[in-house]
Amino acid sequence: MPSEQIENYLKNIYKIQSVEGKVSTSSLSEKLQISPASVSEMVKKLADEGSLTHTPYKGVELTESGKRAALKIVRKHRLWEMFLVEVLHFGWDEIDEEAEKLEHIMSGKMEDKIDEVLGFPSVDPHGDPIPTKSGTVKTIRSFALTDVEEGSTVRVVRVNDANAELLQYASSIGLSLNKKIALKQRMKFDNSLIIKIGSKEMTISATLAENIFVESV
Amino acid sequence: MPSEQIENYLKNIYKIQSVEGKVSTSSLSEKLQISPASVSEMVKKLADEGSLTHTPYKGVELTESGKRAALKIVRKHRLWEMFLVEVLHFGWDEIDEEAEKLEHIMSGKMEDKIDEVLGFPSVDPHGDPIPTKSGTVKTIRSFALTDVEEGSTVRVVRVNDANAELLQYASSIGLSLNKKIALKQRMKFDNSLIIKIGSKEMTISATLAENIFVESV
DNA sequence: CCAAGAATTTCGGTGCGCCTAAAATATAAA
DNA sequence: TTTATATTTTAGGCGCACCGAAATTCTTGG
Ligand SMILES: [Mn+2]
Ligand SMILES: [Mn+2]
Ligand SMILES: [Mn+2]
Ligand SMILES: [Mn+2]
Repeated sequence: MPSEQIENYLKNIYKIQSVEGKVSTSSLSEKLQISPASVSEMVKKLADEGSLTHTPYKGVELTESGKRAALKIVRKHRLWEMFLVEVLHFGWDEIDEEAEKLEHIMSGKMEDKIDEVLGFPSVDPHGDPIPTKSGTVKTIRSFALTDVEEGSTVRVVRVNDANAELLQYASSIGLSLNKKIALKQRMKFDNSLIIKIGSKEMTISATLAENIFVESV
Repeated sequence: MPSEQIENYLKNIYKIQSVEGKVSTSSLSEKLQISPASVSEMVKKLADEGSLTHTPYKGVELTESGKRAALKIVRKHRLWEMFLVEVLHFGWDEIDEEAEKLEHIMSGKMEDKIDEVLGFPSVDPHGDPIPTKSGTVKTIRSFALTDVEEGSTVRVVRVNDANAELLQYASSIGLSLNKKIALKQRMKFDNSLIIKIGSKEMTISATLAENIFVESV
């Protein structure tokens, strides 16, 4: 059984790998808030244990077994997030820190029970896919709200969960998962967007829109 | 914020104190499955930090602040146990290990949410009282099933949760919290009891009966 | 009362994961 | 191509909580 910290390393390597392709010591250090020196040490250890391959001074890549381990944690994290929202009625902006701890405490039995109580969900409260028990992840096809054409209507399928304040603000203006958004106008000078959710019209910044992912409808 | 291990020490000191009065290094060592040498070290540290008083070679006693900290963990443990049974449908014999981990991961907000979802329970699945947030514990008046008089009927209010196999067996014979038990006969030669639960009559050993606590009805 | 024997504490040492400072390597500007 | 700067690794060390072995202190039967 990997230690809590090793699980955090693997999960975050996986996440960086997914979005940036290459995983450097500094990017991991940044994400984990741990000094580059310590990360470098841990990376060597994980390479010895066979969870990843490390090309010194170059970067890191998960092995199959490392990836499996990472996906287990991602699954647990997202199941817990779902649980916190659905069963304990937390807001989607309040759950990350709690799930960050809980993900390391989940026996197989617990995982199954929670999965069942939730009705075997396929995405977490932010729209991120929950890997299956066997370790497959559905990729959700979507594009950023910034790329939507004027006049079209879309549905929110995912919101970047990296920033709690953003999430909090988004829900405060009625912007949540599965909501329909009509794009009225894009302002040329700052790329802000005038949108309509339900009957309410509002303006949102380009930065916010970059973090909202939608599908056509 | 005390470390996970410190929380375990404080909780177990509290529990030993409750049942045996005096808390020795060896009793703690036994309960925590940690060598006497290590326990002795930790005890010194806890004394320095003001959570307990330590008379070397004699024993240990929680200070007010230590007791408060201990009760917080007891509360969390029992709330989690309740939660595992009521919401996730675990059996009362499967929850201790999970709760042992979860008790250390519970923000104030989480504690409140769970308490609320459960309807502010006053006892855990084994009938042990859940300390209030302010740190008071209701003592439940009860006596062991071994002390019941022949012919009388009693209600189960608590079962010793120290042994999972006992709990598993108890529920397998229909013996659970709040069940009514009629004591038919006590066998002189081994103190075993012939009891009736609902319409089913059965014999239980004195050892089992010692772990079942009841009130008159 | 005293000497085993039992319980407890002290001592020296370990593994884990962290850190800062220094050394090594890579990269990019001149 | 060189050299300066940025990135990464190595070296040396720390705190926490653990251990076994040795030393200390308590207890108790003779
Ligand atoms: Mn985590
Ligand atoms: Mn999420
Ligand atoms: Mn615990
Ligand atoms: Mn219990």
